[in-house]
Amino acid sequence: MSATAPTFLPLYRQIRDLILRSLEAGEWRPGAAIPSELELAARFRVSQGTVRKAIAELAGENLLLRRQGRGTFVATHSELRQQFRFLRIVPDEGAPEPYESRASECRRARASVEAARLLELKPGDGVVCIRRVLRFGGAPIVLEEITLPGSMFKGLSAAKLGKHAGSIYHLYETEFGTPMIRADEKLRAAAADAGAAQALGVVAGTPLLSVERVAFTYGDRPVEWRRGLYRTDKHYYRNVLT
Amino acid sequence: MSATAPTFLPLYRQIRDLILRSLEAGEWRPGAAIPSELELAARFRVSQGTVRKAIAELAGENLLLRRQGRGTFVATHSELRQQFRFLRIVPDEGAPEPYESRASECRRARASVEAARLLELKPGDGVVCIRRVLRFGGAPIVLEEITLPGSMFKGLSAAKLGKHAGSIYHLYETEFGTPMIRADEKLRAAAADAGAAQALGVVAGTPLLSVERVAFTYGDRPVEWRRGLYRTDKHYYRNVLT
DNA sequence: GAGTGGTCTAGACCACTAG
DNA sequence: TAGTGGTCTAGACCACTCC
Repeated sequence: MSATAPTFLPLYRQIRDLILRSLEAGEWRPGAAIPSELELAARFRVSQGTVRKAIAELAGENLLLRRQGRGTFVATHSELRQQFRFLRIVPDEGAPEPYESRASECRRARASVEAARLLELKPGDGVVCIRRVLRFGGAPIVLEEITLPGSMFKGLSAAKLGKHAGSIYHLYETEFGTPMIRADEKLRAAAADAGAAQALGVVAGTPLLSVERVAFTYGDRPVEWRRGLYRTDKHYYRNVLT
Repeated sequence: MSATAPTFLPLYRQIRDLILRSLEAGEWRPGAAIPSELELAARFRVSQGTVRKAIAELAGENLLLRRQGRGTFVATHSELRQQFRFLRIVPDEGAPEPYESRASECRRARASVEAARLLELKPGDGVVCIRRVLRFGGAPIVLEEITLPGSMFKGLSAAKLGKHAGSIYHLYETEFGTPMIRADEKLRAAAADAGAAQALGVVAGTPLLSVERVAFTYGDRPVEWRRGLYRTDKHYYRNVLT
């Protein structure tokens, strides 16, 4: 009952993989333009149409961004429009608001068995643990604990987190060369414990939305494990099913 | 600050819209094959490539399903693979399991102000209200209240719900000619009230995942409003961010 | 005006399915 | 073997951005 191996790999998919390899290798940085379609066609000795189809796939996976008349760009978390790509919380009333992040903790630790399993590390490997609160309109709405492989995030500190503007994924990609491209989330309801209640300004036992996430970089390599607790009395988690 | 009108509508998009209109009109039923690309190209007097691009868009929106060597088919909720397209609950351990639906109630009522707003009806218009429980492995996991426009679901009854095999969306499309193609969900955490606690076998106050959904048919017309309460002690709501 | 991505066509050939 | 969708090419032209 093994999965059938692909008996045929179209040319455009091979080109796609070559471009992907260049992205992984950092040949073009996030936000930068990649060569034009005609240049890539010449480089790979294929027609422009084949390159177009390869790029279209990568754009569909949000790894590239096409802009007519300007070029094709490596996806980045630096733009405001990307701010809420991975953060699906929305206020009941009004438009999505900018948030403010306050990291209360950023320490080195040893990977738990669970962290090791999810991040494909060995138990005991070094990790970075971040604890932070996201505030919307001044109010604490999200409490998060983030776990990262220590080896990939060597210089990460509370100071660096505080100094950095924009989303933490922007920090990952600019300071540590690790763009996040996909994430799996598990959502549950949970009662606030004493710590969460205090951080979010609710009474203990209040139902909170628990969002557990593993985020991946190129090659489906897991890089970040986080657990968020969301207040959902004035906000909700938006999802679109298609 | 109005949205800029599309100054240019590509041919393939016009063809897309024509095919969409045929789908809306029911020219081809869910599950049935649409004409081949060459036939459509002849009908619309465009090249096969243009039809291909139109179909590719509709397939990307999950309105059509392409199968090499066989043809292109109208999307349907009748297939098992589609069972969990709109139901994102997954057990902590093991593979997704089939579920059993028990409707405890199916009655006619007048639309509340909120139901009218969400379903684009007038307050007081006739609606159908369904209350049901979904069981996984015999255990009640999801409690749902579903509201539908009465005018579109004239013969719907508890008996019909009970007789029908498969998902309720399959019922909508086969018995009432209304395929569901998209849904917006709002997720929150909520404490179980007495009724929910009894239905799901938990103590009152237990945190439950609240899933409020509006589902749409062709033309972004809202057709279904539902609120689900999910037990998440042994299951979770799965989401993929890309 | 030069350069980019976007559209459209026509045709050849390939891979897959079914009878 | 016939018919379907899938791939690949080459070329012409369009729409958009920037200088």
